[in-house]
Amino acid sequence: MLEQTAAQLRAEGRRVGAARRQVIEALADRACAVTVEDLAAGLPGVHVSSVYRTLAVLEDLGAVRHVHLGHGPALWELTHAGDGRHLVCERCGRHLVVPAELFADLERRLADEHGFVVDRGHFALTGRCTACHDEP
Amino acid sequence: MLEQTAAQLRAEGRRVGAARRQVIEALADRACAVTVEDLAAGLPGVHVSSVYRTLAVLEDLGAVRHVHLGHGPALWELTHAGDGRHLVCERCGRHLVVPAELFADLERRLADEHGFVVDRGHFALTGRCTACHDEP
DNA sequence: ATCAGTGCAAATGGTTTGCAGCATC
DNA sequence: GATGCTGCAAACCATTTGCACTGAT
Repeated sequence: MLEQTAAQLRAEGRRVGAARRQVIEALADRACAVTVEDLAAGLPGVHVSSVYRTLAVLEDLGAVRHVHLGHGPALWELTHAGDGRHLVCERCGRHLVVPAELFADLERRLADEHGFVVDRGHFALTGRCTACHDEP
Repeated sequence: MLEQTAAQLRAEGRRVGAARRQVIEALADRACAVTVEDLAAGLPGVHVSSVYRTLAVLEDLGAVRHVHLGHGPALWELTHAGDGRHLVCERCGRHLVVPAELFADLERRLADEHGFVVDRGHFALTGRCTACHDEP
């Protein structure tokens, strides 16, 4: 994963320094989507701004994508980490991922009837999870 | 609209000052969703922070809701302004509203299969509009 | 030896908050 | 006249940027 991504970067004339390498490795380790803060916290010596810059480059490459939750920081994940869509509980903050297949009909209709092509997964739905459903 | 909302506020023991009144009137005027900045710009003498505070109160009341676009400021609208869902073009920023009916199946399945109740309209889908579909 | 990548500090943009005075109830 | 609303300034959080320096190519 590191080598593959690093090769891709070099092929574009980019270089792979210490921070960049560590960010890529850390992302590959984490199974689920993470915030920049989480990522940086696990990488002492790597500055937050380097994390942001690395993620931007990787996103350009298509290796990574980010998801906006309603409030708070964005979540980042490897694109090949699956194609799930994100749900966030607005009460407890719990974050769950559901199969993209659920969205297929909607996306088809938006394209057919409104000419709008959804950017896959670049958003999260907010709402209430099972546990918080009846809470105030 | 003003009177009705003002009455609701007073019934809760709240008061209706100059800023609050103007924000309510301005919202009723604007047909579509607006940013706080837009709202405040149309109300000289009303401070942005008062706009935020008023919107928070009105949202509590259920009179108003806000939508997060991926990047940039949130959009605010009257809840009875319709029940459309928001789409934003990530290239040109165009903002369109489509019938909530399109989302009905998805929302039912999320509830049935995942116990997740979507907060109606509290998010926007990002993607490409017709005009920007083939642009870089 | 070049020039992209990095850390740091400072700027940014959207939103929130503490406080003192004003005005609604 | 009590207390909730308001304007202002300052704080805040996530993110971006300018710059000098370091290190990968």
